[in-house]
Amino acid sequence: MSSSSDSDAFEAASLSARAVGARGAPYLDDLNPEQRRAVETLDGPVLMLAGAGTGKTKALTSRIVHLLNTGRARPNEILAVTFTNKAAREMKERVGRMLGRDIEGMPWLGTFHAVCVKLLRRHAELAGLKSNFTILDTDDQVRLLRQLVQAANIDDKRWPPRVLAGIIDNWKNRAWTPDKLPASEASAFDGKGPALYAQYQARLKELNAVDFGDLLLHVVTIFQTHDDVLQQCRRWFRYILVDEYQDTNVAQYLWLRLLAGGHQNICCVGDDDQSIYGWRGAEVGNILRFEKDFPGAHVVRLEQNYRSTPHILAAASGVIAGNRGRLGKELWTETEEGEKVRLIGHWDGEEEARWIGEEIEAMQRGTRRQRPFGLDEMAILVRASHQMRAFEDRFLTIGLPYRVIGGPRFYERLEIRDAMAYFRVVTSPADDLAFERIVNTPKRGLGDKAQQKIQITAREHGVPLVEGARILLEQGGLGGKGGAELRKLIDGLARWGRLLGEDTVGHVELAGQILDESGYTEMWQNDKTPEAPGRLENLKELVKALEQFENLQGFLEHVSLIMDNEQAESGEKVSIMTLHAAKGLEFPVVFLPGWEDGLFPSQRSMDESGEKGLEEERRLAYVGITRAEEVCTISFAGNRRVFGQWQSALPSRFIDELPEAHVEVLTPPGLYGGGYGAAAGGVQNSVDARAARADVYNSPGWKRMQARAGQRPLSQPAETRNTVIDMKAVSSHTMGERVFHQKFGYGAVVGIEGDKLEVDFEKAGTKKVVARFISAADDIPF
DNA sequence: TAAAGGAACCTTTTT
DNA sequence: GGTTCCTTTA
Repeated sequence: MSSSSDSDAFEAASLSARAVGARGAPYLDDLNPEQRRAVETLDGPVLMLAGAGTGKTKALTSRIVHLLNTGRARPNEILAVTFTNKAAREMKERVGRMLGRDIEGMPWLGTFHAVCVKLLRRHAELAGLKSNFTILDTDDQVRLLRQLVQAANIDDKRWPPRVLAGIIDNWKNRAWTPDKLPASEASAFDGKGPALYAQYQARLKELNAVDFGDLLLHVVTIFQTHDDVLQQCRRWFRYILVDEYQDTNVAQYLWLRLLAGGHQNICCVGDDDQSIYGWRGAEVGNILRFEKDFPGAHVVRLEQNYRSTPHILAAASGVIAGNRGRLGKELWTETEEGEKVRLIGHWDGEEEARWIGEEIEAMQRGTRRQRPFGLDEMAILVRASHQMRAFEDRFLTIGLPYRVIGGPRFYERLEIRDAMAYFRVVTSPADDLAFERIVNTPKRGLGDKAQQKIQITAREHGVPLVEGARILLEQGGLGGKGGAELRKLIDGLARWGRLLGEDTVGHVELAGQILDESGYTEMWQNDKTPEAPGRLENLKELVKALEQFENLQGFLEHVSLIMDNEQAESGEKVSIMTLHAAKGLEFPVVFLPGWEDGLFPSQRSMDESGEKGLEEERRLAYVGITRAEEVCTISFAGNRRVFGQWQSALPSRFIDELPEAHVEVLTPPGLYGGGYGAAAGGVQNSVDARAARADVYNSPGWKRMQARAGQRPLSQPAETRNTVIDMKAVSSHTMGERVFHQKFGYGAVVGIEGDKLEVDFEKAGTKKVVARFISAADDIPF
């Protein structure tokens, strides 16, 4: 973009010029005809069906710029919602770049949740809240539910609060408030679900708190019950843009329909083939139904792919073609042919990691067929996060720099959550959940009994826990060391609260003070475990992060919404992430390991959602393949360690669905792994397995048929396989067998239930024990 | 009440 | 194999 046109755009937007039109708008010339249509169709509903890599973000941002440029809308009149903070940030940056300036003036560009928080703060009282409500994360949510479950005398072993949290989440995704729960849900959670849900909502109100689902649901309810608010919002948001529309759930869908109800200026972008969030309530139906929901909608299909080579595209299309009920798109590209998708099988997960490590190093140097690639041009995309460890282990040993994206998040770490709880109690003393978390951290000699006393006192007086604790101390109800420590804590909280109000101490300093004076910092300084130094580092980082905020409250809100790691880690590194996390990203080189039935497609997904689940898994495969620009390598392993146990698996059924013409089957170059575990058949295996690998592809479905016939799936030598299984096999015990247990000593097996044994011990009596902890009596060396 | 050890659970995917 | 929760023990 030339500098003169930049300033044109700037002028146009900032002076809110009436009709600059398309003149002097180079961003329009940059678009292909379909993209251009999507950008220029400003009135009425528009559905932009954008396949992978077709320039969807470009079209979306151009549309925003166009709205501003033509004077159709001012920055604050555009509502643009995304699902992730990353997407929102990227859009902001791109719009800013196109306009040639910051877009401070787009307050309504953000995630669904962030936008809803803003709206809800404004109208909190309509939802029975105060505008300074706190946002609970999953952890708080579960703890609160645990209290309710226990209070209702329900066995929280059989009915875990975590499960209830999931159920309630689901209800909220469907926009079911307690009074709108359909009868079909009455039996949920042992029939107590609906009642507990109502109690939970009531308790949240008492705590002046909301959970994630509430953010949307409260706003939807307000819209439905207060027409004036709805009308006002419709006037505010003259144009609505929605990213990743295929991922919207019912609540979000209602929210959008309500807002677009007047002017119908809504533009939804999405790709039904990339709908991968069904498990958290996304409804592909929303996008499939768009034309019915918004009559007269313009539908634009973006089908020219600018990302991947034809082979990669064809492979992806081949897989996704197995799904039914698609809107249907035909992706095409003008890029040069490139390499076929590469397929390779391995003996086990470790060998797979080893091979990929070596392959990455080779590609870094460059090969006969390919240019050299930088490490940050390469990514490994896995189905489930536990697969990452094999790669981390391997890369650490060979010293290959990597970065895990979407791993354990900064704000979810123990020490960070503790520190945050301190801040929360100081800023809102009614936050009982936060108080419970810190009352005995560090150890203050306030165990269960002392905490119960506080609870009882608080309940008697109908006050929050902090206040209850204060009263308890006044009454002299808690003496000794615990009492003194509690006094110190309560006094401290009062003091910090005053400092917060007085504004004499900066909030950054205050935060440091809270952590030091409460003894929290000291606790970690005295901790001898290896993690302690890291945790102290994190605390420092946390306090530093505060500098970017006006005050503690602002910071707390930021954290509750931005749960992702934003560290812009620099340096050349290979990326490792889940397929879900990879959506929206692209890499020249992509590795897709772990394509085995049960792992991918995930068994659980298929068990729980059947054909629907399988289709979502297939879309996940499609997302994975289409992340690759130049080289895409799919791999599977015949054996994998799961929970420390070896398990063998069959190659994924998706491998059979790859169109043969676009796939090249690799054979590993000779003998790695030889010399390693040769006794377990290392060498022989790799020879044998190699033959099979080629075979795998020659006759799709072969392995599964073999397997169904009860034969070995992957051409491992039968003996080897049996050895592996036998060695690791657990429950090979027989009734009456004499066995030994580390703790209970000798006994006889009197019952067998799966992997659990009932053993009559000579000294300890009859007990049920997991077979893993049992060995045959004569195995014990003396 | 806190520390230590054992048993059971676990692995989808996340705003 | 790793984590968390629960029991036992000091």
